[in-house]
Amino acid sequence: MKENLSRLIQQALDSLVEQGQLPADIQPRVQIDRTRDKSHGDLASNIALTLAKAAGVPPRELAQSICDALPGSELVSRTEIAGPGFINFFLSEDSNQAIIKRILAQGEAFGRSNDGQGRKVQVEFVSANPTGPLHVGHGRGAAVGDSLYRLLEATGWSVSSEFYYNDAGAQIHNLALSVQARCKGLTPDDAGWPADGYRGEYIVDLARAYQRGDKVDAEDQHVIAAGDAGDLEAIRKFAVAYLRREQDLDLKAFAVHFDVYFLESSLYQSGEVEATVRRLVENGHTYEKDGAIWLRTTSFGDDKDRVMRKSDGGYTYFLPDVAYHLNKWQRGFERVINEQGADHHSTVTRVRAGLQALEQDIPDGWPDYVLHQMVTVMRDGEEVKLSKRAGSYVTLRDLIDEVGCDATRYFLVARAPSSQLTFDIDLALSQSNDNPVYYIQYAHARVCSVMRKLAEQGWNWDSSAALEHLGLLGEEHERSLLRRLDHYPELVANAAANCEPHSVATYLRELAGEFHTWYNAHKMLVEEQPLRDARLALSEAVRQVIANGLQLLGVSAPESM
RNA sequence: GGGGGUAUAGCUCAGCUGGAUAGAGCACCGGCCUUCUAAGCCGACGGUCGCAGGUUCGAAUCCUGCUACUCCCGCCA
Repeated sequence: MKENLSRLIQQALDSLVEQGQLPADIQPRVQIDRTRDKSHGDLASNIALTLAKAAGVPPRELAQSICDALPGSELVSRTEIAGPGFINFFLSEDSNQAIIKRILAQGEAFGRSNDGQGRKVQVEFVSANPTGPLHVGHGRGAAVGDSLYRLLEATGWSVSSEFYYNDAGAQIHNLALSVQARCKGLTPDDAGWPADGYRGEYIVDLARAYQRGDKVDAEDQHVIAAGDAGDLEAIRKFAVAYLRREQDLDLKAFAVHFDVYFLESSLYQSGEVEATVRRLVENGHTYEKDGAIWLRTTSFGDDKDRVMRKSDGGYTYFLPDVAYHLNKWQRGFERVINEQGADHHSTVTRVRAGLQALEQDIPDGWPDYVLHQMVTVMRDGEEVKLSKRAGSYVTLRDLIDEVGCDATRYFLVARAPSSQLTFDIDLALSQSNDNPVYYIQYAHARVCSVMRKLAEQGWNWDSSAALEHLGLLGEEHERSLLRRLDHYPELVANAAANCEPHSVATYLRELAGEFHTWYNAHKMLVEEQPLRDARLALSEAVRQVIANGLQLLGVSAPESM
C-alpha cells in the first residue's frame, strides 16, 4: 500500500517539476508513515515539509500543489492537508478490504518477500562449548538466532545456520580432567580434584557412561567409550561427544536446527590457523614483544593491541576466530550475523580488526553482530540461580520442562536483545490473558473453534462468496484490524532487515488483543449469511497472519486449547 | 581509568530508522458479566521520555557532556 501511494506522490512531483513549480534537481525521498491518530487518515506523508525549503514555498502551500497534482486513484478516498504541512491519505473501503483478499489468496506466503533475492547469509548462534548443558543465556541466543534464521528465510535470503564450538582448548582439558576425577571416585571438594574442574552432577552421569562403555551418537560425531580411566584423550573425545549430544537434545526440544556444526579443531587441522598467522605477519601488522606475537589491532580501531601467539607457542582464542571468519567469507557469505551474549562484545572489534589486517577486501564492519544481554529467571518473586544438574546455573532444559517450548521461546525472543531480560516462570505458566503466548495462541485457536462451531450449526463458509460482502465490515474494530493486517508484510521486512525478531512478538500481541476485543464486541455466527461470511473472512485472515507470525518465532499455532 | 549496553506510567516493556496530542499489558480504582471457547468485557487514573546543552520546520529518537545501573577490559573461550 505504501508503495502505491509513494508512486502516486512521485508522479505528482514529476508533473510539478514539468510545470516549473519545483526545481528539476530535487532528489525527493518519498516517505509514507502510518498515522497514529485515526483522524489523520490511514497514511500520511511529510514530503511537503522536506521539500519546502528547496522549493522556496511554504510547506502547506506546497502540500496543496502536490495534492492538486496527484493522479486520481481508486485506493484513496480523499486527502487532507494538516498540521505544518502533512498530507493525510484516507484509504477507500476497497483498498482496505483488498488486504483480506490478499491474505486469503496468499495464505502462508503472506508477509514473505524476496528482499534477499537469494543472496547467501549465515546466522551463527548458540556456539556453546561442549562443557555442560545449555543455560538460559544460550536459550536466548537460540530463540533470537533461530528467529532471525526464519525471518531471513522468509524474506528471500539463502540462509545457513551454524554452530561453532571449541572441542580442544583448555576448557575441554578441564572437562576431561573432571570426568577422569569422577571416574576415580573423587568429588569436587576432595583433595586432588582438578582446579577449575566442572562440579555439576552431569559429570557423574558422564563418567558412568564412559566407564560403562556407552556409545554416543551426536549430530556431528559418533564415539564409543573406551572405559579406561587412565586414557585422558579417550575421555576427552567421549566427553565432547556426550555433551554435544546432550546439547543436541536440548536444541531439539527447543525446536532449533543447525545446518552446520563447525569445529574449531578443524581450523588447525586444515592449516587455516597457520595460514592466517602467516598472512598477518606478511602484511606487517604484527610485532614481537615478551616472547609473544602481537597483532596491531589498534590500527583498526581497537583500544589496545592483542596477543595472537602466546609465548608458549599456543594461540589465543581470537586468532582461530579470525581464521574462522575468513573461512566464512571464503564460503561466499556476503552477510554474516553472529548472535552472541553481550559478554563477548570485546571480540567484535578484535575479529573485525583481524579481518581487515588480512587485506582480503572484506568490507569494513563485516560481519554483523547481534548481542543479547543477560537473562535472569524469577519464580515466586525471587531469582532462581541454580539447577540441580548443572549446579551453578539455570539450564535451558529446566525451563522447557517446566513451562514448555512455546512459552520459553516466546519469552526469550519477545524483548529487544539489547535489553536485559527477566524470565517470569509464574507468568509463563499462567493460563490467562496476562500471558502473551497464551493470549496469542488462544486467538488462533478461537478462530478455529468458531469454524468448528459453524460446521456444527450446519452452515458452511464459502471464502470466494465471502469476498463479495467485505463491504459489510464497517465497524471501527474491523477497520482497525484491517489496518493492522496491512502492516504485517512491512513489519516482517523491517524485523529481518534490522535483526529485530522481538517486533514480531510485539505485533502478534497487539493483533491478538485487537482480535479478542472485536470478537467480544460482535457476534461472528450471525443469522445473515453475508455479514457472517464477511466476518469469518476477517477472522480467517487474522488466523492466517497469527499462524505466519508464530512460525517466524518458532512457536506453535494450536487449533484448540 | 577505557569500552559496550540500558535508562520511557507504580511494575514489565513497545515506540515503525526525525513527525502531529508518547503507547500496550499488568497493578490500582469504577462499572458490566449467566457468553460463537470457558480461564472474562468496558472505562478512568497514571509521563519534566535519567539530567544539561546542541542540530531543525519538528527530537523519546540524531550529536556533545554529565549521572545511575549493568556487562566486558587475560599470553581464558
